[in-house]
Amino acid sequence: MAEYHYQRVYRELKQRILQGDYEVGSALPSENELSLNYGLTRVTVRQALATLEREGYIEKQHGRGNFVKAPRESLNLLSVRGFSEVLGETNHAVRTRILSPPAHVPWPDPFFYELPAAHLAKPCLNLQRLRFADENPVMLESAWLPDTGLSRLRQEPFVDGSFFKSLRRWYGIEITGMEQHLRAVAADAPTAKALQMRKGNPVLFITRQYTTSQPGLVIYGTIYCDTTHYAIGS
Amino acid sequence: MAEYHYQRVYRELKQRILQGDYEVGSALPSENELSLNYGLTRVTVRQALATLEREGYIEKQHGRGNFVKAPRESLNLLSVRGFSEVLGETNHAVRTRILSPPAHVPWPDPFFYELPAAHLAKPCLNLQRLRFADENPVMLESAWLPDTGLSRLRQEPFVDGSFFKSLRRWYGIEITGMEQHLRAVAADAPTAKALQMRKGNPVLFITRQYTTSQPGLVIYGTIYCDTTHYAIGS
DNA sequence: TGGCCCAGCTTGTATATACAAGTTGGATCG
DNA sequence: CGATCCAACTTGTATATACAAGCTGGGCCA
Repeated sequence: MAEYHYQRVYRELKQRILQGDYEVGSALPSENELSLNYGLTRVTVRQALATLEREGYIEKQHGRGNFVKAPRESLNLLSVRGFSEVLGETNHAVRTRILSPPAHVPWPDPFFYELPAAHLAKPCLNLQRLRFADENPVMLESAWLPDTGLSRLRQEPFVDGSFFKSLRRWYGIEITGMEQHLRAVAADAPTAKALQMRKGNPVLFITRQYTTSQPGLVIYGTIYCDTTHYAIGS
Repeated sequence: MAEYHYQRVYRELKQRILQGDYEVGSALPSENELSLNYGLTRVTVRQALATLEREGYIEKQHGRGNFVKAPRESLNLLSVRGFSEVLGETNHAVRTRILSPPAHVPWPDPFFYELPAAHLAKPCLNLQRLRFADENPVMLESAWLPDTGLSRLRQEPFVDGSFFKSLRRWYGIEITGMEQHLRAVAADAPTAKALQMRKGNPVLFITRQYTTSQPGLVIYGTIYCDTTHYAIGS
């Protein structure tokens, strides 16, 4: 689990950007300077910078430099990263309430994705959580996954309160990919109640399918999102 | 405007994937084979593959290979790419109706983004289009931009019907970045009418801000999207 | 003054190479 | 037979280097 050079450069630059050591709009040290300072080649430094650009921390400008971008105000949850990771970098106070702790339930039928037969043969692990930003309920999140022997999920609280982090720490399972579909729908009664809104009000409905490093383990998720006060950015 | 090597590899691989020469789920030739075939180094080939991965055409698997992913069914419009580009790769029949051709209007007040004073000094160019998939209206798209001397936009039909392509062809203006915010809202009367739905029904509302290669030119856009029959993927 | 050009900076593309890390299937050994 | 190991493949990280392409500011010239 040793950190690669480019990951270290990425982490340190990102930290300094978030701390404000590099001001918004200003240029980072040039790639040549960075490679000299870190004792790495420019190619390696550029790998770190490419990641920072993908994640929206900097903007690369050919012939000019790499510039620090303004931080996002909205909740960026369209990336693969989880809820806690994303909001940890914003100024919003975050809280999670577990509505249904991980437990076995029958596989929902109909399901919003086509289920491989191999999944139906295993018990279905389900959980439901409500996410708050600044004490307002904003996201109602559910997950379903085939229980391939993940008993600790039902027995212990999550590592740092993070579902994905627990999977990684306890079972070495990494998220390798994600697909999602977005819809605007009218809130049904239970959703409206959880999000403290009126039934029928428009909510953003996201269905997701995560692929993992464990063959055969696919995680399905849905999110109902109240976008009245917090838009979703990307 | 010569094509770079990695762009050629990207274009050719993408074409063969879309044509079905490489089947879904199968592995591409290994990076070593590709570099031999193209007479390029592995580093260059990997640049093309990284782009294909970002755009969701392939999935890289360490130690195994690069695998063709299944094409998306939904409309993927969360990327920077324009409407026509995105839907051109799906199986949906696409049509565009221009509701308001490009013309000068007063800057809307209030505007959904904070407007720099420099923009208000220039006339505001506005256009509105309705997008159809399979003959169903699915997106109501508007754009606002400061007219920095872009008179051909008001005088000629777009190149290939594409707004962005016209900007590139006529003025050499490239899109360098995009930020967007998503909300679920209730359709107001004109929106509902255009999308042939009932007023108050939930629609996906996207606000966008494009940055361009021309300093001072920022393009603002909104999209109302009926997700009843076509989800938005990413 | 005003316009042009160019040196010197920046990032972008590309080569050639080496080794690390993950996967797989077959050979080997108990 | 079954488990283990390993060679040969895959992709990932990293070095060192070169030149192309884009940008900027200062100096030169008309």
